[in-house]
Amino acid sequence: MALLRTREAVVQRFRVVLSQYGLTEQQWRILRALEGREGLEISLLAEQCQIQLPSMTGILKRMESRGLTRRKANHADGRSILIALTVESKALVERIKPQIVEVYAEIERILGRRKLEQLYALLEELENGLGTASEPC
Amino acid sequence: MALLRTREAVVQRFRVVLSQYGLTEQQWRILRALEGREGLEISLLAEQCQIQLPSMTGILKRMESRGLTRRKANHADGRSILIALTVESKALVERIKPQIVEVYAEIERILGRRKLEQLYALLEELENGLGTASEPC
DNA sequence: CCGAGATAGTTAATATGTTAAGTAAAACTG
DNA sequence: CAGTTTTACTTAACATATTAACTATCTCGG
Repeated sequence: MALLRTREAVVQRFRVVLSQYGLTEQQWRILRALEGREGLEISLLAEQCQIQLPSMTGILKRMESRGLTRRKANHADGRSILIALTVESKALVERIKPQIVEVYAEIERILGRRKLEQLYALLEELENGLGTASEPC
Repeated sequence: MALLRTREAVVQRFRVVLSQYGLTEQQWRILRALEGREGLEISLLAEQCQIQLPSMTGILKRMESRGLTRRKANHADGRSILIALTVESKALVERIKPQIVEVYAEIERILGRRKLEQLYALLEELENGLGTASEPC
């Protein structure tokens, strides 16, 4: 519950920025993950953005219809598809990024750098502990 | 993202238990919040469970149809409705609780009590900082 | 080269999340 | 006390999450 509440509070800050551009947090995560790359497979994109594959299908469909992403064939593997930014979405990312950076800065102001790093470390430790333990199947 | 990933890892542990009983995490949060009380208003329930009111409508509808919760009129205020457990759901909570307690114990084993308390403190500090700051409307 | 099994994505069905708008009962105000 | 505002919920519309099943490729051992 503590994780849930805190994450909600954090995400809310991002949402007030992103909703001005009609973007959801998930869509923003995808844009950021694609930034600076020429094309990323959907499964890798999903993994980096912590979005499940079935959700990706719908999200990408909406993003493509808005011209935020485009598909490129992956000649090396006919199963997978490469997703990339468009000219417009590259510009959009550049426009939004400063405001997002400001939100991160606000978070760092609230906790201070040391506590923030401490928090990251604790979260990672817990995640790793849960990820490995008691799944010996 | 760190918050998201860690929360996902934690929730996953609860889900493997709850799904055996056909419960979602949200439904479990509601059951726990109602435990030991004679009736709670939907808005208070929503607040305690970190679930928005529109979601509550649907969740409660499903839970009621399964006999997990029941509605009682609030004679003090005709607008609100009191939600309470049923005989069956009280028994269900008792049956599930031990397994959930075990998950919490696992989390504490992973981090240790001190780090866990540290984590709680950091999360709360961040949440409070975000909750108050820069909303001077 | 072939067929079993592994991969990458999509589809489907159900449950929530998120915002905005609508409804009915209270509380407030002039 | 009528009119306005607030409060507690519900409805509606759209976006995701979750799990399982399905399709098209790929990989590999034989």
